[in-house]
Amino acid sequence: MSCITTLTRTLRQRGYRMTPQRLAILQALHDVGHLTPAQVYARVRATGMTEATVYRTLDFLAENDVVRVADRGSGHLAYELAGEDHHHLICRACGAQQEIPAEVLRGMLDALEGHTGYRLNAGHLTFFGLCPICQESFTAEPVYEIVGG
Amino acid sequence: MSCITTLTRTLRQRGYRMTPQRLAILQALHDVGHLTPAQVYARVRATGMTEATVYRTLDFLAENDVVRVADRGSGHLAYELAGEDHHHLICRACGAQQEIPAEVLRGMLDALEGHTGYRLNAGHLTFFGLCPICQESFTAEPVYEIVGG
DNA sequence: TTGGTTATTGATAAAATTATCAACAAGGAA
DNA sequence: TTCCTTGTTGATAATTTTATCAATAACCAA
Repeated sequence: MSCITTLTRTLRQRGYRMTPQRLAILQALHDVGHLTPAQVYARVRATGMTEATVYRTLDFLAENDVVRVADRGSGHLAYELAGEDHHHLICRACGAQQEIPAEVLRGMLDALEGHTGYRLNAGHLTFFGLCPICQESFTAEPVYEIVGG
Repeated sequence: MSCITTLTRTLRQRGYRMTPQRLAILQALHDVGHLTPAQVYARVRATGMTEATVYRTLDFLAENDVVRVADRGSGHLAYELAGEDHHHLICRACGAQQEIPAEVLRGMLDALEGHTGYRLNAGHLTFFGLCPICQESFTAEPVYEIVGG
C-alpha cells in the first residue's frame, strides 16, 4: 500500500479528507525538502490554489504531525515532511547549516522526559551558534546579525 | 551604576543609541516577563509610539542580545529580557508550562559544542510535549492542537 | 452508481508584519 | 550650551498571515 494511501486512511479515521490541494503541497515538500509558505505557493500556484489554502493546509498538516515546523532563523517558518528525526545547527553569521543525527540528543531528551514526566514532541530542533570559521572573524564584542535563509 | 546606564553605554560602543522608545519597551518586558509584539504595543501605545517601532525595536534588541525570542507555540513570537539562562517545557494540550534550569541541558549543549566546533547561542530553548495529566486523557491516536498562550 | 452530509476550498476582507523615506533627535565635539 | 552628524522614529504603503462565509467536492451509505 502506498504512503499516500496510508496517510489518506489515517486522516479519514480522524474525520478529515484527502484533497488534491493537500497532495500537491505534500509533493512540493517531498521534492524540495523544506519550504516557507511563500515558496510552497510559488510551486503550486499553477494548480489555481489560493495562498490562504497554502497557509491553512500547512497548519493542518503540522497539527496532524504529517509535516513539522522549523524556525530556521530567517524570520519565516519553514515546513518539511515529518520523517526520520534529525536536528539542525545553523551559523548565525554565515548561515552554514549542519545536520545533527537524532542519536546525539536522544539521551538528553530521554533524561528530560524522565525528569519532568512530560512526553516530548521534539522531532526537529534547531540550534543557533557560530561555526568555527566565523568564530575567527569576530572580535571581543560581536553584534550578531540574523542571516536569512 | 544602573543597569540602564550600562546598557546605554554598551549600545553606544556599538554605534547605536538609547531612546525613550527602547526604554519603554524594556520597561514593559521587565514588568511582565514575556510579551508578544501586540502585547508590547498595548502597553506602550500611550507614549505615541508606532507599531512599526515596536517590531523594529524588538528586532533590534534581540539582535543585540538584550532580549531573546521564544516561540511559545501560540503562532506568535514572544520576547523577554535576556537574563539568567533557562528553558521552557510546554504542554501542547493544556498549555501548562514548566521551567527547566539551565544546568539540566548544559552538559548536552557542551557536548554538542565539542562535537561540532560551533559556539552555541542557546540562551532559551522551548520544548513541546504532553504533560503527565494530559497523557491520561489521550487515546491511541491523538490529534494534537496547538494551544495559544 | 447515486445522493446526502459536511469537511474543505476560493473569494474576500481584516489583521499582522515588514519596507521605505523624510523629519526628528541622541550623543559627541567645539 | 550650541552645532553637527547620523542613527532612529513616525507616517505610509506594501507584503504577509489570518479570519469569514457561501459554494464546492470528498467520502460514506444505500
